Amino acid sequence: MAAHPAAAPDDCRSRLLSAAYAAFLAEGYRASVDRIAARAGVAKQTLYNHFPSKAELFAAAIHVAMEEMMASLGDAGRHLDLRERLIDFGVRYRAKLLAPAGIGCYRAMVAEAPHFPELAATFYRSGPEQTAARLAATLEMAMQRGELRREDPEFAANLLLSMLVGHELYPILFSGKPPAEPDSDAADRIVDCFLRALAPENPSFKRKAP
Amino acid sequence: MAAHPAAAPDDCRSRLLSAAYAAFLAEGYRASVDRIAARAGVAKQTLYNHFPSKAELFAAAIHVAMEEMMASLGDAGRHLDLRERLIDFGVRYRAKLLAPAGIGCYRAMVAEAPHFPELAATFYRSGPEQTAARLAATLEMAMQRGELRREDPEFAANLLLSMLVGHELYPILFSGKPPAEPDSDAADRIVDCFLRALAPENPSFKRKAP
DNA sequence: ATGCAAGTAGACTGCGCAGTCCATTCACTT
DNA sequence: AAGTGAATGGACTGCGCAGTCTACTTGCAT
Repeated sequence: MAAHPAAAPDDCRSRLLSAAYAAFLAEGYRASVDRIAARAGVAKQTLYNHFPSKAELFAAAIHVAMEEMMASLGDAGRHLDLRERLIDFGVRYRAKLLAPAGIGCYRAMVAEAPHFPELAATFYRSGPEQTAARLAATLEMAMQRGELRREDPEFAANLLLSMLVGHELYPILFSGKPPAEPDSDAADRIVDCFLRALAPENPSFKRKAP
Repeated sequence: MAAHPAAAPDDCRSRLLSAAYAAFLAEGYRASVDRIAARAGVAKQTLYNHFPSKAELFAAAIHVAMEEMMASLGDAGRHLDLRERLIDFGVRYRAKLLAPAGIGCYRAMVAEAPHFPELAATFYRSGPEQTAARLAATLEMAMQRGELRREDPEFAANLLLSMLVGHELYPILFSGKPPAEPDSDAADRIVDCFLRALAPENPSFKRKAP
């Protein structure tokens, strides 16, 4: 009967993507294609003109989320102190992972990883693994400069990432609390703990006195 | 027609529970009641004689998993050194959480928390929250004895728990690797890092020399 | 013996949902 | 003016699954 004026030439796909993004992060893979199409203001058939199946739509939405997560995680300016660089990174890392989008993405991926093995592997490689690798490189350089004790850089990077976002996840995941924390000093405290844990063994190189 | 000799008087329920436990931890809430009943060697109607709905069966199975997880996490003997107690705890904590059952339980709960809010809250309170509270009490006592620096005990407990099981979860969750690590020394290294991070500020109380 | 509690097989209902089909309508090109 | 490509709504198929119903069987207690 009445066909809307063909809504838009090509942003149709982007509307679908953002609707799928929102729906999958909020409801997980349960989100139905009918609801996603409706949310995008688009007919179901149009959805299937752009994506061959629900699984591919899901993968596309997760890729969007991945890019969004990794976007602002590059290393900060070189002119900063190690401590300041780690804090800067820590604040951004926590902001990304603890925000609703990060939580939703994590929840969806944890739930569906067994059913989408290659998507999960991609997610892992371009997310946590890459982040850890970059951080490990930064830490290794600091070790070579004598600012940190000699230690396996991978181990150290995993340790810091764990400290930054670990046990705190549980109340958010399991008792629907939004983060609700201004949180500006958590990264500070954590990074200071990390630096003490990896302080050089030889106390002759003292860090700058307060 | 032929009815099995009424299999067993009451272990019927326990067979259902363990089948549900296995199925839900392996497949999540997707696991169908038909398959669970079949796996238990029991008719579907029998399942519904014991559990009013799939949701309640799921809750019962998760409670079993919870009890199993918390069973062996009590504090170790008082005669141990702080470091030894933390390592002992760390080894058990890691063993529980990183084992397939722990991963399955975590995956199922993360995925279904939004659909079972009160079950998720119970899980949180009797799992992560209780663990953190006990550990915080232990750490607070150590702080009062001067073995650790004065610090918010909750923060310190969360920190140690995060360090023990944090970033390591990702490869297991997202790239179907079984833990595969003998792992006996990971807890040692982590606890040593933690103790350095929270070493007393006043260096007059030295820890026992090696 | 009789009756009750509990189990069994299997058919059946109803629902939600992925994916398809179709007749129609619009926008844009030539 | 005609044609092509894309979008539309809505009906339709098929599947898997939660939960119910029925008719039957068994063990135990009295």
